[in-house]
Amino acid sequence: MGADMRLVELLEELSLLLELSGENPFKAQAYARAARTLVEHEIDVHRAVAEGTLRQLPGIGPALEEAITEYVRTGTITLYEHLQQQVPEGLLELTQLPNVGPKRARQLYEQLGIASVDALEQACREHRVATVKGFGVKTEQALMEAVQQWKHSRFRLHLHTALREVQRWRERILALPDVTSVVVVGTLRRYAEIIEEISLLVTTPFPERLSKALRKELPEAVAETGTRFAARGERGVRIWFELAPVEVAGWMLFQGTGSEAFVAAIEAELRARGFQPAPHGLLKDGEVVPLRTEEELFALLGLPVVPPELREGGEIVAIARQQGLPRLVSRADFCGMLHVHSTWSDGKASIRQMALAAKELGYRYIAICDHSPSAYYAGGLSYERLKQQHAEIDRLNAEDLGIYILKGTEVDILPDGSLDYPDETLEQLELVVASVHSHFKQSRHEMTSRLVRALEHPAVHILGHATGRLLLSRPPYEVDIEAVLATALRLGKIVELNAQPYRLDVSWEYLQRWRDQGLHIAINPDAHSAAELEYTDLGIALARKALFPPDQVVNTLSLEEFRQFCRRHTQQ
DNA sequence: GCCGTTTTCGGCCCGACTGTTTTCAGTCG
Repeated sequence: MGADMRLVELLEELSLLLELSGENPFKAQAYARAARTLVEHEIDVHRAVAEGTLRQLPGIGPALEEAITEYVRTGTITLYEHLQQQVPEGLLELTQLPNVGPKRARQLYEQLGIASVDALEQACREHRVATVKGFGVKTEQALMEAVQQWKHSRFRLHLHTALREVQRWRERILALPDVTSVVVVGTLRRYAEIIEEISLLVTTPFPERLSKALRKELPEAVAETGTRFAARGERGVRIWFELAPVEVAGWMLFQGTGSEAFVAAIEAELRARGFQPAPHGLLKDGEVVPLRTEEELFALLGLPVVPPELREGGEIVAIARQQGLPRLVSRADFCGMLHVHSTWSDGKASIRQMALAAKELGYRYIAICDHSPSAYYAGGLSYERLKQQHAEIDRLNAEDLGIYILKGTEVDILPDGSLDYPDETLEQLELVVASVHSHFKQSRHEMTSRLVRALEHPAVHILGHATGRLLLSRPPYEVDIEAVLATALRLGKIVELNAQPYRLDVSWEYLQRWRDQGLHIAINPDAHSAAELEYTDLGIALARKALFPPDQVVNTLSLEEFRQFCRRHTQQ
């Protein structure tokens, strides 16, 4: 069992509240660090309290032990309750804005009485923010932009958060009587990168009865119709529930999944065959056609079932009709887990733990790619530490863990496009992923030349998260990504589809344009913990959206093939 | 608040960047 997430969230918020109330920042950090420790060590706090083992954990001393013990006994922490009374609620919201930390939030509150993002927006409009000491006109403008960005991303979720949210609601709804199934539909079923609302299709033999039960279970939900309800979930995201009789569940699933263009294309084919599509059922001669599954619907048209992630547009219907669905990369093709971190730099798990976790997931080899020296904040490895790491990898491989560990690096691309290790060091590595982690504000021309130069380095195999975007928080840096992808293709270099749900970089739309040209990609979790290895699956879904076949995804290569591929593509 | 072959007090991942200053504070990765 993992850590108690409510406690973890409580400790994190407590840390922020301490900073906001002007406490010693190191004291505040101690609470945040304790929260991380509980997660990383997957601590069952109830057991740890019972056994009195909390103090053995790094960063947990007498005060944290007492706070956690109190939480286990009472469900809360007095200090937290106390601070919550003292610190205005909106200050936490303010710290979510980029460039607003606890200090500035406090200043804005004390000087201007600002205690919410809305109040900050108003103050910016009235140019009151620029009058505060330490703030100026530029800061005011930047804050105004940050407010707009925040309002835009409010109520939106990253893919993994949305999937977790679905899990929670599914369990809750499945516990009700008369529920046959709860299936996610909408953009989430299609694996959109950002989820604006979650839609769940609830099938039942008795829609009216379930409607009543649902109303009772979710009193806060708003009923749009007798069979359609809206509630609010994680971070205020809207959750739709649609009740459907089992006889037409397949039709409703198809309708709910979309996209509009895809539904229209299928409906056009149905009309041509004498069917009349309607929102709540497919009709033929005025009678509802029973369609319990999507398979039955596609079979009506003599089409293969189009996987949900491919349904962004209508063109796929014509493709499926004329030449069948292309063979797409899938989880079953995967052998290699590339680009993962370990405790040698900023990862949370040891090399052994990461390797064994990857083996459990069915992988045959794993490339440990920790950071290089310039990424000091991430504990980047000096040459000496890199050598030590290699010795450990040799020892682990000698143990024969049932998965082969490759010696890799995620080397920083420095501002001028050179790499953060000397050539002799890079030559000793089996896999070189090169990524940008600093100096994001270069001009488009500088950034493009920087990435091109990195790709031209003979030791580089993979270009990591090439646009630098962080979904919902940071736009990509200025770069001519098309020129970069063209260079990768020309040199036979691999472009990463970074599967971190915050990144999903390079985006599938860009990759799709270069797929036909023969671009090779690597789908990498960039995992910092064993749990994050599973992000790979999100990346696979997005590669499928871009219609990548297995042979253009290097993770599908066997170990020997992968090594050959790397050798071939770095010999100039 | 935590920690300790720098050890019971005084540090705490360090440097870049930005916008504000006129020598630095706050934030970020």
